[in-house]
Amino acid sequence: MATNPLTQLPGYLLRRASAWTMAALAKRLEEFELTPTEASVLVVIASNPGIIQSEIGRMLGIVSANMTPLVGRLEQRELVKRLPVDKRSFGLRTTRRGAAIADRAFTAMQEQEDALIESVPAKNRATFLQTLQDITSVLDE
Amino acid sequence: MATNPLTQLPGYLLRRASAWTMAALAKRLEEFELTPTEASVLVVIASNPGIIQSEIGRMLGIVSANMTPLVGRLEQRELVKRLPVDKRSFGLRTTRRGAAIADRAFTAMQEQEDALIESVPAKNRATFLQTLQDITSVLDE
DNA sequence: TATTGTTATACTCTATAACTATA
DNA sequence: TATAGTTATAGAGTATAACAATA
Repeated sequence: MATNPLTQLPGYLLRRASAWTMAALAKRLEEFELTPTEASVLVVIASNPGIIQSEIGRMLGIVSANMTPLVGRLEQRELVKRLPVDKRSFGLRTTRRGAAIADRAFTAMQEQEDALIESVPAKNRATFLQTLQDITSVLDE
Repeated sequence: MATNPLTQLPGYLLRRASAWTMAALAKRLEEFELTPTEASVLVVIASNPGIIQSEIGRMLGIVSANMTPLVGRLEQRELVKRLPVDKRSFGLRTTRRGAAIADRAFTAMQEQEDALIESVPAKNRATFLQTLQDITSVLDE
């Protein structure tokens, strides 16, 4: 019987768990014609009206070169509008439609989280979330 | 101050933690000219001599269409050889060089794991690993 | 000088469809 | 019929380099 020596490595398990979650989330978001990355940007804009592109990038770990076309698509679909804050940057806000979709997308994300956490014993869930927060909070050093 | 509403979602945190780990691992593996995926396949072959391509794919969650060029590269670099087991499949084995590199790559992976787990309080580490195993073990239903 | 945003480009990983050949 | 492997192709995410304009 073949064995997988990688199943003892948390980094590998992280990758598999993440890949599965993202694939499942992508399916849930098809309804809104949003990829997981697009949805995350939209949700951040919705809860931070006036935020500029570069700050979203820092928050979500997206380099600025990739923010441009991403925000461009959201703007073109009239989910987001850009209001100049000075001569080199724009504050981003959701449109009415964008806000409604951000809300529904966030709900879809939460439902996906529930599906993920289902296989974790209830007593370990809080610790698991805390551990993930511990790990991710030191990533941008 | 801008806030990130996604930091309460384990799936999002999983994605960030995974992305960071994979980027760091990719850097560590540059020395061997292996991507994380290539390294994982090589390590699985090293510890399962004679395993066939489709079984590796099932084990690691790689569809067969992507296994072909991946194994092809390993074979071309003479890290792996293919021995026919019947007329439609090959058993894969590492060469002497492949085995040595698999060993060093696996060590690099373990070192990366140590770096990842460093920010997790010692008392939570075993539970974290167990939780990840709980999650990943039910993915292929 | 540092920051914001942009264009161009490339690589890795992943996925599906369509196919041949074999079990 | 199901399985093993292949080819072709596409999309999503990420990364770097080079640049213009502004703070």
